[in-house]
Amino acid sequence: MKKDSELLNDLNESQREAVLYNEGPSLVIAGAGSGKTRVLTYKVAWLIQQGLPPESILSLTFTNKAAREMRERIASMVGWFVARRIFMGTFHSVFGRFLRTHAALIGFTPDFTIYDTTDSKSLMKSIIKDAGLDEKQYKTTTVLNRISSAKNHLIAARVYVNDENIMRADREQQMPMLGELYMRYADRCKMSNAMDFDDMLLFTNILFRDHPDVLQQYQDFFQYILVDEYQDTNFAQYLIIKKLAENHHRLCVVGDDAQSIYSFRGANIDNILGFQKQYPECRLFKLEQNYRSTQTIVNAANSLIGKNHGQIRKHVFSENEKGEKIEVKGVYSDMEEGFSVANDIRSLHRKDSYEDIAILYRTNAQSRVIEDAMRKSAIPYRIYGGLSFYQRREIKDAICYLRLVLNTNDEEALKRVINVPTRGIGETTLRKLLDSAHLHGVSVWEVLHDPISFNLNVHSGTSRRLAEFASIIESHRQHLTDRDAYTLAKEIIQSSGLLREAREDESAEGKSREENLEELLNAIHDFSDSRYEETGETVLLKDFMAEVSLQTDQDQKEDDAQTEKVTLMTVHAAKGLEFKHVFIVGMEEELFPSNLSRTEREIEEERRLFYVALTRAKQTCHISHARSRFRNGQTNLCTPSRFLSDIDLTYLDIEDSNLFRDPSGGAETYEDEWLRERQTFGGAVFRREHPEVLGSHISTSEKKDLRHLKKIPTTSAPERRTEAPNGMRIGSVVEHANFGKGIVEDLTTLGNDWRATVRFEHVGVKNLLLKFAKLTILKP
DNA sequence: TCTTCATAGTTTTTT
DNA sequence: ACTATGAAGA
Repeated sequence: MKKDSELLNDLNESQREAVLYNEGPSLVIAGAGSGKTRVLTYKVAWLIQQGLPPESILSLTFTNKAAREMRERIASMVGWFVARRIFMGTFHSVFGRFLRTHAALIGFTPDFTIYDTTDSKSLMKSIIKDAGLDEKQYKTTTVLNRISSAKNHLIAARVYVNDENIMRADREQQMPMLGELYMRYADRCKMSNAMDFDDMLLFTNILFRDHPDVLQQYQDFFQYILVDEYQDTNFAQYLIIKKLAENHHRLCVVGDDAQSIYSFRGANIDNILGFQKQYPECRLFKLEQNYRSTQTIVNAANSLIGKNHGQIRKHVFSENEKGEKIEVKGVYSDMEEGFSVANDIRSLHRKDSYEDIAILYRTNAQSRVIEDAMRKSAIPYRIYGGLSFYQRREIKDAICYLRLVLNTNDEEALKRVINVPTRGIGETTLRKLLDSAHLHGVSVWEVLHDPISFNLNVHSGTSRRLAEFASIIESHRQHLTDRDAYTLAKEIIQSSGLLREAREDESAEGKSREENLEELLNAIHDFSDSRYEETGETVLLKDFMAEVSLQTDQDQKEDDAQTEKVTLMTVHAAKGLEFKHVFIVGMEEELFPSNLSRTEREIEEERRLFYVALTRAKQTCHISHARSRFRNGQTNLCTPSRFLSDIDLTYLDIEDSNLFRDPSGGAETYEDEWLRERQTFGGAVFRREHPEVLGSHISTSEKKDLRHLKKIPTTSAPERRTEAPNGMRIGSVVEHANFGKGIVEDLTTLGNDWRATVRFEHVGVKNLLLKFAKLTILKP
């Protein structure tokens, strides 16, 4: 264990002050890259050194990953044995544990299911249908968002329908039935012994409100509370913290109002802005020195965020080297953007590892083009977000089997797997089951389990199949406590027929499904192993299931770490991370800021999001925007993002679009890419309809050099030639640095550019632009 | 009554 | 590209 003095020597003045003040509430405003995690970890280590028992420290983070990393860092200071005891995790994982402990007090059993967004959607959809409402008028996502927002404000269903103002507002929104839907949703969740993410926070509050003894138990237990990313907390979370810290006020919240990017999820920036009012005796610490990025990046980010209003005043600065300007590049299309990034990554890779590089985008949908370019350029990458492992169909199916065995009332799980793999229980039968259950006010399982009592009207064959299904599930239930998680899960998945079905499917897809199922079992095995080491007790299925629903893609274990990879993720997912080199792609209006963000408040949040993106970069930052982008099934014209003009021009290096640059020194299908772009973008029909495509309306903007894009070159057909200016002819033998030797099969010109088609000995035919490809003529 | 095949409509960000 | 519905076959 480090000595006190050593511990403090690693900190700068303001960091040290923040670490040392623990007598009352404190607010630490931590600019990007200012060593926020350092303060948090040192503070915890310090508290422990001062004699506070580790388990009396509650440390709340935003992601599981953040919690894990923090625990590791603390462990390196105070040792694993001690670090393990700290209460550290996300709101959902920590309070999920409490909720299971006290489940009976709030009308659940300890094995309640956590519904993910897919489950919630599916449930709400069926509720809307059952209610006979128009699905156009009541869109599931809209309804769920509204309910989510209510829950975040601790408005339970019964309160909701009794609130005159809310009901009037709903009527004005043409959705008078919202309250009714909320009621039904809550009832169905309860009947299923299930909660969604928002419920977990809501019920924690209900638990604390209705059971002061329980609250007091935790108030006494936790002597110090730390909250990371405080700017992203919502009202429900705010209140939980407030209650827990009520008696002693030993509370430290850390955050950066400039990085508040989750208001769509109910995060309320006022929590952090109002903290000082809430605790007048609070001490404020500002961490303003950025240790992460170059001066250029910090200053550029400052100039950007300065365009927002209502922030806590602070001056983030860097004493690192000045660094390179931020490169802003306009490219022709989303595809070219991918190749342009790939190209730049190649040159960075001469010096730096792929691990030092990240590509950030606003929406997950943008990843595909980028992935494409990476694959074609043979750049290894790792992608976060999008479909996570646990969202894949076969995995979700398998998990639902496990869920059902653990909690037979789980209606969504039952609906999902009752006919997967197909066992002759179709829609009609399911309909009858559901109707009967809802009519009698019982769970679907009860009807399924005892169809005769509920007069379920099905054929004898169907009846037999239902009984068969029920008995499969039932047979595993007796082993919930006497088999370990892995063994039981394996048995369940085997008996489900999912594995058999995947094996019988000879296609590549079937193969991968089989592998994924194996992978799931491996994950359960790994989990059991490490959990067993910690506790020394048999790890049960419920232990695994309690964690798995709170696992997100961010938390996935590092894959084969031996190959270095470029990281691809959304800006949201990148929060808290840093990379030597950052590429921000798709910096266009309608995309970043999103077309869905219209109000000033929303735009400011998008601006903060861009701020987060910029400040991920340690050394260099590369921004690109495309002229045309394929989105929602069509090609759109795009203009550069307004945020680009928010950055002080002195920090930017604006490059013109460099069309038709050979993207990778000869990517395999460059010709195809090129041709496709011609068709969708440069085609005559398109140009006739949109003469302004050539850029006239764009160049009128104030920042000409920023907004101006190179004219789209003429689309004259390639002309065939026999000899290039450098002496290359058809039939010449050439050599390429990457592809080796080859024979020139064709030579063409395109405007001023020369292009050669070369058949290489080993890698086949490539189309190369002579301007860029490094070809040596071996034999003319 | 169930399954399979074809066609149409979709996409912000996430614990 | 990916799901969600609908129609026809079994």
